[in-house]
Amino acid sequence: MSAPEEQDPLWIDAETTVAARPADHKMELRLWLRLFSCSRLIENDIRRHLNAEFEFSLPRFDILAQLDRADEGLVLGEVSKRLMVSAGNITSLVEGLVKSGHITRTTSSGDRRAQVIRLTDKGRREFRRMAKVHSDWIAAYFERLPQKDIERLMDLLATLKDSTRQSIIARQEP
Amino acid sequence: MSAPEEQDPLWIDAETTVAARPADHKMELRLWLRLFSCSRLIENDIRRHLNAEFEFSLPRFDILAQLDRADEGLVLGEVSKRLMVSAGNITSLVEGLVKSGHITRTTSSGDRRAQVIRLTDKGRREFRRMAKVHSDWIAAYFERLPQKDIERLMDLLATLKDSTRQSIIARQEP
DNA sequence: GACGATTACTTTAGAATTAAAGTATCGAAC
DNA sequence: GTTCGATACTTTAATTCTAAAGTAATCGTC
Repeated sequence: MSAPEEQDPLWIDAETTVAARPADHKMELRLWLRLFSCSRLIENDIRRHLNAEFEFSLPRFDILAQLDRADEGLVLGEVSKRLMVSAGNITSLVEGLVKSGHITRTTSSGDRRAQVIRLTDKGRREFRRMAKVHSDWIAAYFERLPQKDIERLMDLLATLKDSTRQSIIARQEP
Repeated sequence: MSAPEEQDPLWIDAETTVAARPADHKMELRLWLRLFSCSRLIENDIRRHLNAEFEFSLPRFDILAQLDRADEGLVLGEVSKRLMVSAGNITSLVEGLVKSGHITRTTSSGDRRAQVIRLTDKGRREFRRMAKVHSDWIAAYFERLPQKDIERLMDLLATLKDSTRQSIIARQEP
């Protein structure tokens, strides 16, 4: 048995359907939808596997991942910025991770407003166990892209990120 | 007054911080995080503007966008697939859009399980009003990319999407 | 050292999201 | 035409997420 060939509009999604549309910034719109659908496709798959194989949620994993790279821990605001989610969201996720014993949380010595979080031994151990498999999943998504394309994508996305940021900043200033 | 230059780790985020990590599939991981952060950056900005300028939520806008391209309406399952969100989520969003008069919802004549949704006149009018500005925002994100880069990105992301789908399908089969 | 503005976080209320279980209909095989 | 599996959607429970308002600490300036 192989792929579901009988499934009628196989792999038709938001990105695909705009193709024939006669519009203004048609190309840019298509590019955005394609970018978004790639991202969503991968994100959903990671979420599914993380849940299925480790009973761990993606947002919780993401916080551990940030902390694994930060030896001195991170203040909540940093986590919020890096993951690009709202500050209020971080508060409750952190609460959960403290309760489950994956991280510790202490008030910063220099600034009593700031809360520093760090991985516990358990947190680091469990994160690394998950990260090992996680990184294999990721590699698989890109498996069929030649190394040259990967590098080219890296460059182009870096440029896009800069361009986007500039355009966001520019709009905020009159 | 210009951009916040004193802000210390300006534009440090999840994607940036993995750069120096000595790891397995380092390149692929970086690429995924870069892709994700581009997508997130744009998505968040669109959401912000849609809320601020039209008091309309992004998921609601996304459904209208699908319907604007589908003259005969769409069954809920199609919407769910195209937007890549769960079926249960669509149910309540559709409920809200019917209540606010943007769409209609009828049982499919051929299949009494299926629900077909369509734009109302009001829905189409309001969507198009928003879409006009929306498309300008999108164009601005890509403003600083040469046309050639845009085309290259389109190609590479198409390849990536295929590669990802194949890898997802492949894992589901023994 | 006392404002006032800013920053770091929390709280609140509500929307969006998912997974999983449930309901109804369809279609195909018998 | 009955039955059984698949399909289309809904419901439920829980998590994630946001915007906006609130609290407390810090910083700069006078």
